[in-house]
Amino acid sequence: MIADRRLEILRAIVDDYVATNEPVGSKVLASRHSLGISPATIRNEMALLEEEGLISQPHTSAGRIPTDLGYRVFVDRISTVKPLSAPERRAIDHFLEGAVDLDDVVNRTVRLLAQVTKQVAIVQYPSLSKSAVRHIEILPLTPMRLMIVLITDTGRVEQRIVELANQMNEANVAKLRSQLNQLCAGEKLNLIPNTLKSFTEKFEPAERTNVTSVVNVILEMAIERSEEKVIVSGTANLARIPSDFPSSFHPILEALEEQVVLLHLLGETADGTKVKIGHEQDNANLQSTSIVTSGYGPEGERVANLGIIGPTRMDYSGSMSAVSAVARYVSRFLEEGF
Amino acid sequence: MIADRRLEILRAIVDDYVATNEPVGSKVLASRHSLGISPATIRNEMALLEEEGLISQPHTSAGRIPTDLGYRVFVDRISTVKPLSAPERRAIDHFLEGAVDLDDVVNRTVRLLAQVTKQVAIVQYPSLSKSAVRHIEILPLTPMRLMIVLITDTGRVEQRIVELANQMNEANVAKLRSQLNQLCAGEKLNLIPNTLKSFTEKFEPAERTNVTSVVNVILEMAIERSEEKVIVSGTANLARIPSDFPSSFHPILEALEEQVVLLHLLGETADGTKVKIGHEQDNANLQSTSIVTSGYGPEGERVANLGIIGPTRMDYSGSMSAVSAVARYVSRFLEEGF
DNA sequence: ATTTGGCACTCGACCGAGTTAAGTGCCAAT
DNA sequence: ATTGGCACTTAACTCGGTCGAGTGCCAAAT
Repeated sequence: MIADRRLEILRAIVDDYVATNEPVGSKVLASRHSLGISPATIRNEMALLEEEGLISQPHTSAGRIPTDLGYRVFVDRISTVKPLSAPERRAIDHFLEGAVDLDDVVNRTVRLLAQVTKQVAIVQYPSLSKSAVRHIEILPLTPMRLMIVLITDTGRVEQRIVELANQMNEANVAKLRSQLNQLCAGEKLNLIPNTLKSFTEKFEPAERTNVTSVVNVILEMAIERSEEKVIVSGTANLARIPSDFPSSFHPILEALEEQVVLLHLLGETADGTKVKIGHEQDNANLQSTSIVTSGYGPEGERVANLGIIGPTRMDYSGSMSAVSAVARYVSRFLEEGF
Repeated sequence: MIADRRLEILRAIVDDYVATNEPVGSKVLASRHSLGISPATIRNEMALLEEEGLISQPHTSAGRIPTDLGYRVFVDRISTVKPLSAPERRAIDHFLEGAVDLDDVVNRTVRLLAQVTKQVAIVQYPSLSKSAVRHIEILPLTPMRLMIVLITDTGRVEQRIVELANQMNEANVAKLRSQLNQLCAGEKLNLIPNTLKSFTEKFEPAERTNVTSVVNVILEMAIERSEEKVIVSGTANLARIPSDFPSSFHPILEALEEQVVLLHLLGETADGTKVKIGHEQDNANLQSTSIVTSGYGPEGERVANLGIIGPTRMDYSGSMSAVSAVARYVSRFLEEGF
């Protein structure tokens, strides 16, 4: 079928361009890849591919490069899962051995991902709102000041300090702690507001002010801070090949420093590996980049995303394999608990 | 005195070069700064400055630029404390209002510093080893698994999970918790190993295995993890003026991703504001950069460092003022406790 | 004894013309 | 439908020449 041959040529163009970073012409295409076809024929097909908007010429006398749309077709219809190399696999299979806490897991993950893909890696902390309370701890620091620690079943720990209006003795603190834990333990974070709605009402007016302060802080931790946190590694990879981003990467670095942008970039949490190419993505600073993301987390409930960001001219097959392999591995690790 | 005039010329060269990023010649120097002196005289003086190694010419027919040594002399003998602009001052005076925890303080600080100086900012977390234990919390997660939380008086919280060899009931956990707190509360972290040296001996063999695991984890948190943590912001500023780093900043970005490098960069904690210029500093990747650092922390005991890193061609007066102002402000904030 | 104006000299930056090489599109032949 | 051939386009490279900023040095002026 003819369309097949055209796609085959597109694949060859993408492969070559990714490898060399130079517009690829009909001649070298015919010689490097052994499609049983002459340069002239390739030229005809290329004219058609260009009409379809899948490739373009930087200038008349140059070869062709894939457009964003071309990469899209490549990703959707052509690219195959590239098996990881042995050392990559080995690295992925061991990088979490001996991780001590959630921070450690996330940090190791982001570094591994950056190292394996040679791109900028982004990992979102397992979102608070989809996880459940494991324990609430209340520590009196001074008679007028408590520290509240919230521990979730994803291993995340948040602490906050609360100033009290009135003194509160050890016994009352202990009582409050056990009551709160009885109510909240095992509860999903996003249900906490509901759970605690009428909690303060049980207290005598004298105590109520303090209890209200404490409950408010807990609600704050459960809700407001559920805006998730993101960490980035491997920014140096952006500058590895300067020609990847001809027009300075100042804007890209800027975008990478904005939590909000990154969260938006990672997008909705979902199963499977997704790719956003160049202009498909609406942040103006990042239209020369592509993003490969994948959800991760315990089976069935993906609690967060991770991914990489690199030039549109990237090795999509390899990146996708790496991203999804890492996501799978981290998920398994989180499932087993640690 | 003649030396004075020569220094005045050096200052003019530095000022001009920092402002324009172009080698400065005798003519424009004479016209822009109104030193009552002719270009020819300036040329003579410049020849001497060059002999002393304070300035150099990129090529014969170009103007002069300061050498690292030139900047050093500028910083040590010429530069004056540049008062901060009104908006800068205002920003610094308010950026910590409403900070909720230590993470928040450090994050706000690093971002502010990057924004005010327009450089890459680096802030070290208040070092664990110089702070003291405020509370140790032990939470049973399952009968065979405990979570240990260490809270320090600098507001830092570390948690770790420990697997037990044998089951341990609530009562024993509570006993252990109170004993540990009695011993450790208020103790400096670096003294903890000493404090707990013979702690396990008091326990019967049956319990000792578990207690030993717990103590080991606490020691780990107190000692091994006292390698400090550092955060960075404003890397985008590196790429703001591409010509600042002609030979790609890949190596610089790489260096900035290494915790070890950053810690070494910040150097020994100490009072006062310090400057390291270009080659004065031994990391090969960073010899085109200068670093301005300052210690911070409660009065008398500086517990950590913060600073900025930028091209050797930077506004030293401004950067130094900003760094020390921020350090002062954070110190005051930490002193008051939160 | 400095300072200064003058002057010859150096050397990168810029400009324009010419050349090269890669690549294309089209057409006639297979 | 495919292919070889050919005329055409254009960025990249090379070159010689000019320009201008800047220098060093020297002799005159203060």
